[in-house]
Amino acid sequence: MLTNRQENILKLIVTEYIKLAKPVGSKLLCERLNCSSATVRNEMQILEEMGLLEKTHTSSGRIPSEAGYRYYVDNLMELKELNGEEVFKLQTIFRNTQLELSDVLSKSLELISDITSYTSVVLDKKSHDNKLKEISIVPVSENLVVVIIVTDQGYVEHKNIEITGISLEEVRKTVKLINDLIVGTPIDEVSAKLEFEIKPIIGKYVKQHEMLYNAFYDVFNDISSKNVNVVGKNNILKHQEFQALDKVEEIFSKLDDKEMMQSIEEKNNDINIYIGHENKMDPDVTVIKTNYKTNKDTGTIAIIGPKRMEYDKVVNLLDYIKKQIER
Amino acid sequence: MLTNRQENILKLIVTEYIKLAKPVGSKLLCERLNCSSATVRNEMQILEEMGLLEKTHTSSGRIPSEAGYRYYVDNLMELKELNGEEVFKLQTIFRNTQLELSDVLSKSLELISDITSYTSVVLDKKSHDNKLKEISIVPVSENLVVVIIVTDQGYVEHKNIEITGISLEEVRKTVKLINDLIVGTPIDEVSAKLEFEIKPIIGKYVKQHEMLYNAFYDVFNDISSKNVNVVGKNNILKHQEFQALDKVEEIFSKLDDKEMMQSIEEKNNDINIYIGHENKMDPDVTVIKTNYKTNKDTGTIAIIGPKRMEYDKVVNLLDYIKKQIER
DNA sequence: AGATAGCACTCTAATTTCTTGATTGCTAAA
DNA sequence: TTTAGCAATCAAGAAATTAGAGTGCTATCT
Repeated sequence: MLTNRQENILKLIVTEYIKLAKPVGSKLLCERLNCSSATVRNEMQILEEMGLLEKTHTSSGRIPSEAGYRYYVDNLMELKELNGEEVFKLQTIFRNTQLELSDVLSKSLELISDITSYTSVVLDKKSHDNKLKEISIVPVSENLVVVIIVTDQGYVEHKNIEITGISLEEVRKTVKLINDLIVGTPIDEVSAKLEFEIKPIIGKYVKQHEMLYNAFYDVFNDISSKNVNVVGKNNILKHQEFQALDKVEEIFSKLDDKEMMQSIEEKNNDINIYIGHENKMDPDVTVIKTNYKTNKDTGTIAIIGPKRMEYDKVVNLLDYIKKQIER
Repeated sequence: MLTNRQENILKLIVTEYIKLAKPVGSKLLCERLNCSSATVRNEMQILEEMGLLEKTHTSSGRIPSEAGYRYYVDNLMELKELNGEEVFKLQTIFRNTQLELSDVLSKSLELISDITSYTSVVLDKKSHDNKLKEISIVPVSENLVVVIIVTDQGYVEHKNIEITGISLEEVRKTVKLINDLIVGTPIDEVSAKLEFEIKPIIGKYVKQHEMLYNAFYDVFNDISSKNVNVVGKNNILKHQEFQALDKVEEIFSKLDDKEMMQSIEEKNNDINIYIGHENKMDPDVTVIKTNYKTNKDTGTIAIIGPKRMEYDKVVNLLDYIKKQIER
């Protein structure tokens, strides 16, 4: 258990280090607290033994360890009010009824990336509550048709299929079959239905049914897949912890890795903070994320920055955005 | 006019510098040519006076100036055969008939970015020869309809429009009107037709016609706009000329700037090389680009790298890709 | 007249040394 | 329990040193 003074010291070290990016020494601290530098040093030593602080070298000031950040975030952090100008800018995005949800999300996260100089990620999975509304085809030439599917929430996906060896009539039949049998099915379940209900039937009367089946399978697959949008990637370059080019490259390639990014999906509805090794992405970053859920959509929004991150601000912003989009 | 020996020296300096990234001195050169280092030095001095070579400091070896690269590219460069493995990998992409052109392009440029460690860009403008094939709507809920347009080349664009204050019937009428009046029109000309032929008519019998008109205008605008795809951005980090983080940031932000990237569009059918200040993007890069034209599509593919670029290889690859996609 | 050898000169880059100042840990006194 | 004081540590920067690569110039050679 930490004494009051120890908590004050830890809190000051975390906030000062976040602000100035330099190890915090006893001199600075004893100005803020009413005690001598020696006292502070003794306390710091105790905090270091507890694993909450670290030194960069024997005679340096202290920086927070991951456990130190964790203690700060869990017990000491105060959430301040959002800055009025920032709220205003965000409001103008949310008030714009012209925009689709995905645009609102990417625009607001762009803004947040600008404000904070961190990187943000939106991960949305459209299938959630979507049901197949309609599937239609448009023949555009001799052997090319466009297949278009629309969900009951207004999402659209399309694919061009080449129909060499298949008559347009056969395609139409298949589309009619799908429309008759599986319209109304949740997108997540369409693949299964397609395989077990449609495939056997079209197999009977369409010669090259494999090709046709695959095309439909693909387009349904596309719409139910997760969509990743990474915003403000270049902000990585702004932080002194990422000055080494190979570190930058490592993080960039992770940010570009769709699989990796999809794995940040968050089920939990709170604002969740994963500091350093607590996240799977990179031990040198902190990921703050939350799940959102609207009537149309569900997904995850995340902010990625150095461990030396403005936790209070980011938590606030994320919370604000989450609440705004959930209505 | 350069003597034979001068040309040999220039060529060696360019190729060696491209290979080793270090200023080339007289010692190395006199091993390759049969003459003493003093002779080489005299020649280098002449080449420097002509503006083809530069020094990084008074007693350094020489590096090519922009004019030096230009002379090399115009007069000295030899195009070697493509590496068999590379051709093979490219062929597997081109042979895959399942892929759409845009996928073929992005996949092959991904491969090229991997091979060369440069950054590639595809800029395609779908409208080129596309004509409006069909416009359709799918009502998905009380006051939301999805508008879908398809071109005769199989491109699809869609938009959700909210129809508060407009009846579904009115929307249908408008769609029918468009289908009757402007199907078959080249996409580039649709906007004009929409404004001068459709707008006046719907203005008469649809109350909130502005909203409707804008929605259609947007979706046509989207499909006729240029599409930019930047591949292998992280490769920028691999070159020693881009070690300074602020330089990296500058280039990254240019690569992210859609306007900037759209401006690299190339009309010319040759392989065009823009070295340093010759391109508008950044004085420290070279852009090699060409226009491509298929029966469906037209666009530009470009490779961006440091001025110290493997010109011969890139020109070859680009030429190969251009020829492949043009059939 | 063009090519070459030789030499003094220049400059980078790497290594070393020195200095400064911030900060610590420890001890003894308050 | 707190504080004052002091020796020890270390980073970071400045200055000095060295080694090596390369140049320009000049006198000589073919």
